[in-house]
Amino acid sequence: MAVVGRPRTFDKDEALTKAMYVFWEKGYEGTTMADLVDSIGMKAPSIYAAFGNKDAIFKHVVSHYLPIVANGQLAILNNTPNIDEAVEKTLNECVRLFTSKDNPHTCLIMTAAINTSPENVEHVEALRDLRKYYKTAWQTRFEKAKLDKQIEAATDPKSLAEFFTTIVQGMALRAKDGAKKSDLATTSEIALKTISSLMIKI
Amino acid sequence: MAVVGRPRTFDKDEALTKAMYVFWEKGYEGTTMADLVDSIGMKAPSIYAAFGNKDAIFKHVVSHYLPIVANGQLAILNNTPNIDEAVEKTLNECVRLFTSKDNPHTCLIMTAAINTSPENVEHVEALRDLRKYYKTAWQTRFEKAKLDKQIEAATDPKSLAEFFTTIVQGMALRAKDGAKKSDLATTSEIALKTISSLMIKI
DNA sequence: ATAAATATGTAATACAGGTTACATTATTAT
DNA sequence: ATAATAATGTAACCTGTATTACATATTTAT
Repeated sequence: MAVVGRPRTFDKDEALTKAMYVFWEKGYEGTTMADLVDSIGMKAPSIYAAFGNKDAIFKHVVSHYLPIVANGQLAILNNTPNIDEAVEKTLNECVRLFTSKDNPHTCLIMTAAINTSPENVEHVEALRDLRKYYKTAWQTRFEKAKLDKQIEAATDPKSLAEFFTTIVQGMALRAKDGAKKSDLATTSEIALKTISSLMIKI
Repeated sequence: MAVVGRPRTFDKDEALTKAMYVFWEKGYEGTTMADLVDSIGMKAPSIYAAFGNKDAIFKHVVSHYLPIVANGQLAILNNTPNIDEAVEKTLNECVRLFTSKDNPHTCLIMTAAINTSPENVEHVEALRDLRKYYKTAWQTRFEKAKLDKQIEAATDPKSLAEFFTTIVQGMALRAKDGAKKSDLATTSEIALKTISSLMIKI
């Protein structure tokens, strides 16, 4: 694109990935520019030139994180025909992600901006909106399952969505506390019994 | 106690309560000394003289918060004979606390120190220890229920404790996001079906 | 070859936030 | 009354952290 001027010596996408892991682990305010400089391996002015200030970097990082959820959990949730299997596999994917050796043990959306000073409330709100969107995705899936007559007519898709997002948010916190994969898996199994009891038996 | 010297013009316990509400709402790092000065109504040197630095104030605040959980949720959990009723009432108490007009809508232990800069990791760890203690309280209660033959012999108290603390942690986050009391109550009800299905029928 | 454009690193700047020094005030003990 | 003790408020200090100024380096266009 930029055909004139000194070329960038780092890959923007790789830099964003590195920044993402830092914010993922430490949260927005827990991450300092010095942390980002260390992880990316470029000095602050270069990072600023490429992405903007810390706020802007975080927004880029969030966009960079979204496909992990969209192509992981939500893809599984939406592409698995049977609702019980869909929920089971989605929760399994959560557990896998939250305990993978390849990334920090939590969910960026759930924990990267819980409390901030007033000037950074913007990010708290942005993540809250994403959590709302995430919940809506679950709700939509349960609405489909109801249309497909896979769950009882009396069940409320919104309530089920809220229940399972509560589980996911709780697991994100527990993973951050160092919970073992097997323990989170057990919690998922117990949560799953709930939906199983609401399933229409074939 | 101090019989000599100029007497304090504010009540330590009241000041701690005011500080508690600030930390409860904004978290450790989201709270500034200026916030505490505003809420307590005393200048920083007086607050320092009474409690120590910000770290020490927070520790006092956490101690001040503990009875809310111990005399609320845990008292209900331990003093209600039937396990299903105990769990139901304990979750109800969580929902009540997390949506009470008299306090911030979340749990201080769950959300006040999720991510911090390295120098404040101490508080993250302290709250993590309290969460562990909280989980153990649930586990102990389920062990008792098992001895009382109120839940099936095959059930694992530790797994049940982890499931319900996941629910509580998830609800603490949702409350902070502004969830309605009725919605949290519905989530509690769904979670409760799980334990009901493990109950020994009389 | 020279100019224009963009990236890079060093070093400075600006500011917010925790903490403390110091003078003053209010109390008790003698 | 005076000294001793402790609390208070003002104002400063200090440090960490985000941001930027500026000189230098590297590329393309003419």
